[in-house]
Amino acid sequence: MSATDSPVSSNFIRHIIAADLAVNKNQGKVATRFPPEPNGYLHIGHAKSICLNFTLAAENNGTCNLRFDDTNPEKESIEYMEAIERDVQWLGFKWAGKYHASDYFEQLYSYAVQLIEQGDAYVDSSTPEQMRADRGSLTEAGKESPDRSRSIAENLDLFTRMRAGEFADGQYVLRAKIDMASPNINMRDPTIYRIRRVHHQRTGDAWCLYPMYDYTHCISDALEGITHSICTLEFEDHRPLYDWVLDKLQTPCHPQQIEFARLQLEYTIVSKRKLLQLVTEKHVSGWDDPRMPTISGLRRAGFTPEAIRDFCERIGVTKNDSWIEMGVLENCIREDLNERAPRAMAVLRPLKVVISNWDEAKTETYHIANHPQKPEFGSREVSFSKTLLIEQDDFMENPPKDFKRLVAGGEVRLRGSYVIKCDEAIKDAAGNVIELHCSIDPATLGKNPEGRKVKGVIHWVSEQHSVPAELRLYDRLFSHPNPDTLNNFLDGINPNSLDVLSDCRVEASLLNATPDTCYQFERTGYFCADYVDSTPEKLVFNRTVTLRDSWGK
RNA sequence: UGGGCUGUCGCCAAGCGGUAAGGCACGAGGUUUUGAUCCUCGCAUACCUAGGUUCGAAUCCUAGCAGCCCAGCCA
Repeated sequence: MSATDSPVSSNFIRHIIAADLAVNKNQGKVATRFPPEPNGYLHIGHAKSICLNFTLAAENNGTCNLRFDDTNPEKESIEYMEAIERDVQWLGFKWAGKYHASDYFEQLYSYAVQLIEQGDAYVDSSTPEQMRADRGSLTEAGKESPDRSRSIAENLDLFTRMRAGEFADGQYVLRAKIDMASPNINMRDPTIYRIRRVHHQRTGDAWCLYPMYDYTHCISDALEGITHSICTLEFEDHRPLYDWVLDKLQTPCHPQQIEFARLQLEYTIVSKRKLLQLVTEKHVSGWDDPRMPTISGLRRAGFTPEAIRDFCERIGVTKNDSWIEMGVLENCIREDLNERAPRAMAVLRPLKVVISNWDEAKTETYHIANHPQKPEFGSREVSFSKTLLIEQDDFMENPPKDFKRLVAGGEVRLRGSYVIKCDEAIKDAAGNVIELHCSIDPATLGKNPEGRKVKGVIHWVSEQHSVPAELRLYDRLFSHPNPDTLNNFLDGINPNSLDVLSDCRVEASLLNATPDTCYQFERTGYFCADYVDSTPEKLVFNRTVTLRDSWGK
């Protein structure tokens, strides 16, 4: 709904594709790919890329592949691959084909041999330190390695033996022979193969030689017939290398690399290294902690795929270095959930209310609408009895002037029920209000009282008809708008990012709540049953987002 | 200070030589048995700056200024 209904505005990539289609470039085909490295969980920044690639393809009757960029087995794992597939599917996308860079290892190797034969690559024995020194600086040209002039025959022999495992890790690398004086450092004879005896999650121990990203990515794109290879801005400087490799080789096609600005969201981080650190150091409960900006964290918090897709469409696609306010994401989920979430009543911090003019044994049951604007949502039964529970915050002894809830001697509407009047506040020895004695106006069920106006409406549950629940109130993980700018990003962590309320009472209809359904607990926020911890015996709800509150207390 | 890229409302963002879309935020009203939702209205004589070309410039030219990215055998 929200994802497909939101106005689609143009962006520079849509323009490029439209222009290409207009001149029948690539035979009018559009083929994209989403190329994650399986070294962590997908986050909201990936969602932007996923939505971009998949929708661009879909809009143009094209295809979008899922391709794992698994060229660095040291950091990658099957667990991450499975999580990535799950998250992409959950977001609502279907890939045309699922591939791995490792599927192309053999072809990549042949192409490398070809480069050597053409005199476009050489085996270098420089140490990493030496290579760094020889690379020059931003303002000075680099120095050529002595090995740069090695004969083709010798390069071929050495490269064959590198693959055969005759050398130690790091002893040799294969380098593209380009230009050590290039103003673009990526063109100063970049390494394209390194020796690394690491077990690969898919190819096992078949290889001790692994290709580098720059060399692998462009060829993988070409082999898959990708037309538009969309990536983030930091790869802009790599485009000449992308094109150089494909120009040197006879690949099936030469995709066009297009770069866009990665998502930057206030009060969060999306560095995989830092997200991993949050997990391993237990600052959060896991990759799917509801405070994590990961797709799985957002899902567990109660976000919907539609809201995330809507968000990705709203923030746009440009090359600008921009920061998105959290409010934009929050607005997307509120807007979606306002439409689809059934309403219910939950009391977070209960305060006992005894109705003095109500019989102990009497119970009344009402049908309350599940959605105020959508009758098709139906209704559920809510019981009323002598002892009720309301929110502690909804009663004040010394209220500010504009307080429109319950006060001593005042009246308030119980949502879906009677208007009650507070006759007396009972306190404990310390002076805390522990119970209220109230009386109902029997003439106010389903109609307004005569001769006076009752402004306030509060939520409530019947003590004996409600059930206990734990509510986890999540807030943003960081209190600093840009934790990355801190010396230690952990210093930006919000110490109050989680408030666990274990003595909440919710209406009995919530007993069969499942994580698939997000509820609006009226006047408090949107909540979703926790898929890990919630059971009928012990209900646990996660707060997705609060309701907008213009009272600003 | 080499190379690449970017500068339109508080935050995003359309615009592509014909006289500043839209969203979020914010402000003012209205409806409401959620201080929610919904509705109405308001919100850039102005497009980083300075010159220039033009009948006409955010859009073209020139010169500045500011910010981001790059020196992994990471992606």
